[in-house]
Amino acid sequence: MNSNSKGNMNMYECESELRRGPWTLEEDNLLIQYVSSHGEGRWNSLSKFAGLKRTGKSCRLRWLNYLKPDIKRGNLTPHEQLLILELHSKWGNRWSKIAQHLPGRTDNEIKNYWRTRVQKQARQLKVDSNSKKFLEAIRTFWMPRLMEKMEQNSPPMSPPSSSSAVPSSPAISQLAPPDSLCLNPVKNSDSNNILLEQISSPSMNLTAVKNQPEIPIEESYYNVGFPSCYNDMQGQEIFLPDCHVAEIDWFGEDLYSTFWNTDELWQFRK
DNA sequence: AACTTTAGCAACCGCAATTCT
DNA sequence: AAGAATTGCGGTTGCTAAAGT
Repeated sequence: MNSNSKGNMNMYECESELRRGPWTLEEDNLLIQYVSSHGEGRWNSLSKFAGLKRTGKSCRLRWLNYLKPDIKRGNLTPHEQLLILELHSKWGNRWSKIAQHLPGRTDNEIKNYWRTRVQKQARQLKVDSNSKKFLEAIRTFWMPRLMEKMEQNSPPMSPPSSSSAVPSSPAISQLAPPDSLCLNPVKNSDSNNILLEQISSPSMNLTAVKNQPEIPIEESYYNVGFPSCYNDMQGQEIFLPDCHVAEIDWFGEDLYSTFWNTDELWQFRK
């Protein structure tokens, strides 16, 4: 469909000479220079005065999603994945709201993550990604595993020296399984090494609280409560499930193709 | 090796909300 | 107050590279 070679005008250009499609290095530089000297905002006039043949909308998007200095690159950490799963369960497709809790990540990136990674799992399970069944599968299999991996890779806690010290977190795998959610262990591979490479958040601040009484989440998108609690990257409390960790190879080579053993999840489709 | 399919992601679109004139 | 301009959001598209056949 690339029509760059077709005549003088390709599909990304129109009569008014507005450019569309991928940004060039020159365009990026123009935008960066202009924003650094004039600041963000007034995107339509910005594009005009910066000499960019782009719509203001396009400039804004390019800046916010790609050029802004504090944009994070690379894979989402388990902590970030966990936050996305949790916050999506509360707010649904409120991508920008979710992104506010993940500094450096854009709503577009989170949306893409959800569509390409999470919804894929739902498709494989043949369940609706917005269904309670799918949410329960996430809650039972995926989130506890992410929490466990976060714990395994978080730096050792120093002994509490003051009353404001963060409480040490229990091993999630030691938490008592809910009666209906205990699973048979599945062989674990050497996939932890892969995960270790993915964890890059030194600010990870997991403070899972064992035996915390169940606290309902206001405005819960699925109306499902998460009893345990930890802090997001801005210190805000987030509640998570207190449930058993199945020994599923969540982080193997096929991390992004199959998060769980479909056979074991069959129960969620019943 | 060539072709097809899939995954990931950047960018676009339409619409709604907000701000400006 | 009203219309225009701008900004923000969520859904969707299409390109590219990787994986599969």
